[in-house]
Amino acid sequence: MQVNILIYEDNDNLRETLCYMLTLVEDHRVCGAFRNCIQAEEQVKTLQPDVILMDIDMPGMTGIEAVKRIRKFNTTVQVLMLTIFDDNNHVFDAIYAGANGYLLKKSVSEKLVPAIKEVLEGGAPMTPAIARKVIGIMQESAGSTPPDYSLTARETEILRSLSQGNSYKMIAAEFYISIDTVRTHIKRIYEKLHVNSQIEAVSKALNEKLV
Amino acid sequence: MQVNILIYEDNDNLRETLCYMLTLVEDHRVCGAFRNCIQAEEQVKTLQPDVILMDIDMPGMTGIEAVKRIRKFNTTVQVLMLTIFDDNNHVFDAIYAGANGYLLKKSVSEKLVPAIKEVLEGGAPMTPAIARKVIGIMQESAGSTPPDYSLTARETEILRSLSQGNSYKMIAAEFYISIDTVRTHIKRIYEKLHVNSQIEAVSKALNEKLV
DNA sequence: GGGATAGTCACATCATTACGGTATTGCATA
DNA sequence: TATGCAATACCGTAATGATGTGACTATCCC
Repeated sequence: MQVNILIYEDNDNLRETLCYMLTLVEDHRVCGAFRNCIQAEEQVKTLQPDVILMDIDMPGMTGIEAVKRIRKFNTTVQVLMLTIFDDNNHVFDAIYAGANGYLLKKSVSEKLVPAIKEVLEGGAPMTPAIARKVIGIMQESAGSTPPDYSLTARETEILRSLSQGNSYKMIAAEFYISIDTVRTHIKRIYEKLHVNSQIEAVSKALNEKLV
Repeated sequence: MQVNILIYEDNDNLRETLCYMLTLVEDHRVCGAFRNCIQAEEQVKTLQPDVILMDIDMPGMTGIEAVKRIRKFNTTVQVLMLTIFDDNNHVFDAIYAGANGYLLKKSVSEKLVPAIKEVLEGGAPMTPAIARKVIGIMQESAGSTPPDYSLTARETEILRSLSQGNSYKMIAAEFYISIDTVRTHIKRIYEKLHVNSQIEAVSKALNEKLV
């Protein structure tokens, strides 16, 4: 089984080195190598690669933008970002764009071939430092523990239903209780959350992950 | 430099195997090994480990709950989750709880010692499949480009203000327009978003990152 | 000039929500 | 057993929101 690899890298030396390295590997074939990704969409459609090596910083269009566009019509090709940057924003953006792995150029020589293997086997090759960043980003976005407003179980359920856009009437139907009971619960929720309208309660609930 | 390791694992065989494996490694020392994590908080404070190996599924308290509690007072100890589960929820919960790495029990024998090294060097050891899951979870939560409802600039401002919990009256005051104008804008927003209440509009706006 | 679009304001009506008070039931537990 | 709390339910009033209709102004572009 032949692995078709498509390369985007504006540095001529590095691009040729990558091509050369991959010709030495059995069952690997470079089906294209370009110095920018402006025509990436057509090229991917035509060349049908299994793996794309994508530099981030290229003239004309960044690799991240290219990945976004490719992902609109192809969700199966494996994309390995190849870059000198390892700051949070680049890692974050690349993953959100749809990359499957993230290699630093300085470790390309020893990591490239195993990374291609790993990404084809359903892994997500990253350097340890990047893996830690990814986890760090997730932990940040999780937000710490939500503040405790001492809502009861019932109140929490009702707040959740309210947050999903349900009216008092719909909530009453959902929980098989009277609309007056819904009123009472919501009154207490407002007291506990120190708000006095649905919107405030819902925006507080959504922002502080209470539901 | 000695590495102090604390182990939580309810399976007696595995726990003892882990201890034995680690005694064979130079500069590694098991400073404690317990069959549940009910007293984990005190034990961590007393034993001052550098690395914790934490099983997820234990009687009394799950490893995930234990990590949450430990993280409340110690953010520097490195926690490696050790589990037979690799479904999304467990991975997700463990990371959110504050774990630094995630190993499957079936690969413990060959991966444990390198993983301890990696986590101490600031990495985040994971099996390839778990790395891919982590990235998949992030990509899901990114939710690509927000859908285009063709809101005008003014409508977007007003939707944002609404999402922050402001009433019609407050919005009118904020933008120096009459309350009837606010009504008109909100009417149009509802039409464009295909909703018919504040809550639906706000929850749609927040969920789809329109504001 | 004419048309499209965005933004503004007004009036009317009905529905829904906010908030005050009051009360009953069941459960846990001190 | 007495107390407290959660959950349930009802009433009434005032405020706010939802929706339809109509209209005026400014700007941009053909």
